Amino acid sequence: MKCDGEIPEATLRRYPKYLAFARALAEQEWDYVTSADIARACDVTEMLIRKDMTFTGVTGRPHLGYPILGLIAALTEAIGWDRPRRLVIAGAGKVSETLADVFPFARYNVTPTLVVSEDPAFLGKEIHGMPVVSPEEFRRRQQEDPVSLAVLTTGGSRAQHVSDDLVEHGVKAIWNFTDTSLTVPSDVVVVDAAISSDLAVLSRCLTARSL
Amino acid sequence: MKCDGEIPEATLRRYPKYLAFARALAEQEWDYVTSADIARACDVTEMLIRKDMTFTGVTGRPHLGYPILGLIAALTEAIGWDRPRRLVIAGAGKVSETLADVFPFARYNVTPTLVVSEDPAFLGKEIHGMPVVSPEEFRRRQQEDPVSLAVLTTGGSRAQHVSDDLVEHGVKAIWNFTDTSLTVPSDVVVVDAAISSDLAVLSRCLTARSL
DNA sequence: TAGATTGTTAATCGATTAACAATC
DNA sequence: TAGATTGTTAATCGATTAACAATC
Repeated sequence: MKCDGEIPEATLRRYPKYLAFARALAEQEWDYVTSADIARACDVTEMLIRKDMTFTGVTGRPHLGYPILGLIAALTEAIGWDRPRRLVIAGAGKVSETLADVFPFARYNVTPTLVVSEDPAFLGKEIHGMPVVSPEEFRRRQQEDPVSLAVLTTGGSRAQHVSDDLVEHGVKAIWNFTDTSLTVPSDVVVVDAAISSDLAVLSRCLTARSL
Repeated sequence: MKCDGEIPEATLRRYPKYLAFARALAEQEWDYVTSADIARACDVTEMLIRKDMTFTGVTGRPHLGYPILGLIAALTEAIGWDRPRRLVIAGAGKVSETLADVFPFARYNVTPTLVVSEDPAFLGKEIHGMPVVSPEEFRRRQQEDPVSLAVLTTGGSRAQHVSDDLVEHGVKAIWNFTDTSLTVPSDVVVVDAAISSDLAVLSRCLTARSL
């Protein structure tokens, strides 16, 4: 799915950084922040900050900058983090556990509720307070009260199969931590964590500098 | 550092996907693959495949496509994964451990050799066969035989401090898994894992579709 | 040979930057 | 008021797509 919210994806991807900075300032009880300050903290140009802000509807004041609380509200809403969401974790391995343990889901209004696993060894156990359930149990719960967001953390070989299963049971957005490219219907979004791309950029830079 | 290897970053970030697909075909002992096939598997246009390939120097054959082994070699070299590299992990928490456990570093010719931690509770222990050492011990080792690539997995509050330390001891490329924007000298590259940007894209898409 | 497929050049599109007018 | 800062419009830049020539 090419997900045409009117905000460019490049812009959207920068919002979490702006938001984190604004939140840090709010904690220090600042009232306003200028585009120049945000730019410095987030390592982009100040023109880009102002351009990006136009999509949120927040309006700054000459001389003062952007009102921090207004900024936080506007960014949070633009991203869609104003409404609470539940999340299903598919796969009961280390990645699931670490994600549930260290990723600050609460900060983004996201609540992981369930781990789905095909491995009988995990069934009935808990991961960070979440029950680990079978695909059948997952189907049952989805019929009652569907969750639309899932993280996929299985091994690459089962990724497509598990993804099909999630989609069949009503999941509409998949965060893919596997190294497999998923094929999904056009009304489902997949975002790849793509961490090997990060490593590619680093390796290339080092190589370019003969390191 | 704006790292001007002559390959556009957007292109470079797609290479790992192409490479994974080519490796899968090589295992099935295929000899050639067309741009149309790669495009389908990696979910991009076939024109883009051919454009991207021009930067690797690999040359395809009309009627047949690209020779798979040549493609793998060319992509591997373009990314810089042909030369072996060592990696230091800064931070001894769950993220480090999971990364060391599940990320297929060997596939990219990268060997994690060491965990650096300021937490005395971890010193002298091992994580996945790697010794956990103090910053002082790290400094000593860097003087002898420097490693240029590091992963940063500490908590956000210590991130800048630990990053300064890495840079001071000769690290030239940092893969930043914290949610803090790092400030580094211009000869050091930082790549942010930026997983909250992924979540922003998913949240926005769901919101745009009222889910 | 004809046809499939690559590789290259030009056109389009989108995102960033620059210039400057508006505003408090 | 003057000056700092936003917001908007135009220019630039880079990446993707389209068109088509080259090749086996």
